[in-house]
Amino acid sequence: MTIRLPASVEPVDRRIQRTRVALREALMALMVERGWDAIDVQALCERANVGRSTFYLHYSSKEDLLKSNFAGLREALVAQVASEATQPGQLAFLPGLLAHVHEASDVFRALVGRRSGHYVQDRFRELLIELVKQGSPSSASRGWQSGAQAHFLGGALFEILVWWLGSNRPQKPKDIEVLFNQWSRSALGTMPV
Amino acid sequence: MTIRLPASVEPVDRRIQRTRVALREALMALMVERGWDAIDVQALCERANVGRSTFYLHYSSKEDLLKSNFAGLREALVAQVASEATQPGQLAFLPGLLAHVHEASDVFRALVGRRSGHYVQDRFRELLIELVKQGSPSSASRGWQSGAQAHFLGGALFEILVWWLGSNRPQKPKDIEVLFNQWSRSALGTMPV
DNA sequence: CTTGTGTTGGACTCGGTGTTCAATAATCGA
DNA sequence: TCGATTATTGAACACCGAGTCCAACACAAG
Repeated sequence: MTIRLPASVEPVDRRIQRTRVALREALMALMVERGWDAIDVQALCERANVGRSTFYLHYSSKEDLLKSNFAGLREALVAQVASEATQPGQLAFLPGLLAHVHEASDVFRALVGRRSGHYVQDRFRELLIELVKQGSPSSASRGWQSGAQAHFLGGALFEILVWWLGSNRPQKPKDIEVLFNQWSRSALGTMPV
Repeated sequence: MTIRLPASVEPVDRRIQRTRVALREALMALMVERGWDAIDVQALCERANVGRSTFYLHYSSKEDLLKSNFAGLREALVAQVASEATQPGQLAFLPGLLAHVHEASDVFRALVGRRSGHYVQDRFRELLIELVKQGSPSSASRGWQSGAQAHFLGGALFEILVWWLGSNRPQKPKDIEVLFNQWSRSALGTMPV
């Protein structure tokens, strides 16, 4: 269940490593500063101090760069979530997720914040919906309603997170958790069929 | 209840009118066919049979074209919503909104569907959150929680709508309405302070 | 050191943007 | 109907960023 890294064949040329790390860090920095949309390959390379042709030797686009660097994160989140003990009336992964987001709020603000691009946002929203779908207790039985339910809760959760990250008010993760659990009670509880 | 057009100062050159409707219709058609992102000014003009220089005489970008054409729609929706009688435990504008979306599902699919661009989606999501904020009965009193509440419900509603539009299953507006009202009960009801 | 491989910058094509302008065509008002 | 006004047009242009290519170079590893 450990994360699949590019297999054990790890001995990569140090220059490659340096280039990739530099590009990843440049990406993070620029996302925080400008937001996803305003980043172009030019700026990425300047910031990373890497030749533009070098960039294209490693990635085919900035989307590719992002995907490569966060493919692992997704699986890590899913795994962490799957390992949580499932509670009756609430989403089990919520505390872990909120803590994670809270710790790395800079990163998440850059990833899914208001100024971020739809590409990243969509992937994150899909992730949340997927998590809800497999984390929700009552999702197994009913038909199309379970899909709608996952979207309802996933959409609500996503929007709450974005709002939280965008708000400068210092709500604690626990505040958000309590609120979300309250509000999602009727969407999670046993439903009148 | 009629839509507010640019006031009584209407005497516009017919050529202008023809150009603008041609561009609007081209925009709609292309959004349905390709989705927002894949549209460029070139294609817009070809489809509308309008010179490219003419386009820039009217709009500064495709975003501008969209904004101009849907500024009215927004206000129409808000007005329609405001006029609805406010019910106790549910969002008053929901039936009207759902009916509207259902009728013009082609348009809405193009506007906010999965293949649409974040620019359009964001504006629509903002609109929903705004509607919830001013349509929610219990939003006046509490502090930051009312903001969070609007985002919770707006996000949920947006995601449900997108899911609905993307699903080929023929749920009736009433189905969605019932479901949403059920699920949003605990987020709308009087809250334990 | 020598060899292999990664990096570099510059030049290049391609495509889309937004502007300008003079010629042309349509509209409006009388 | 006719003349003045105003919109449209297409071509030409500069600009910018994407993505490719290549020969010179630099560095890592054995």
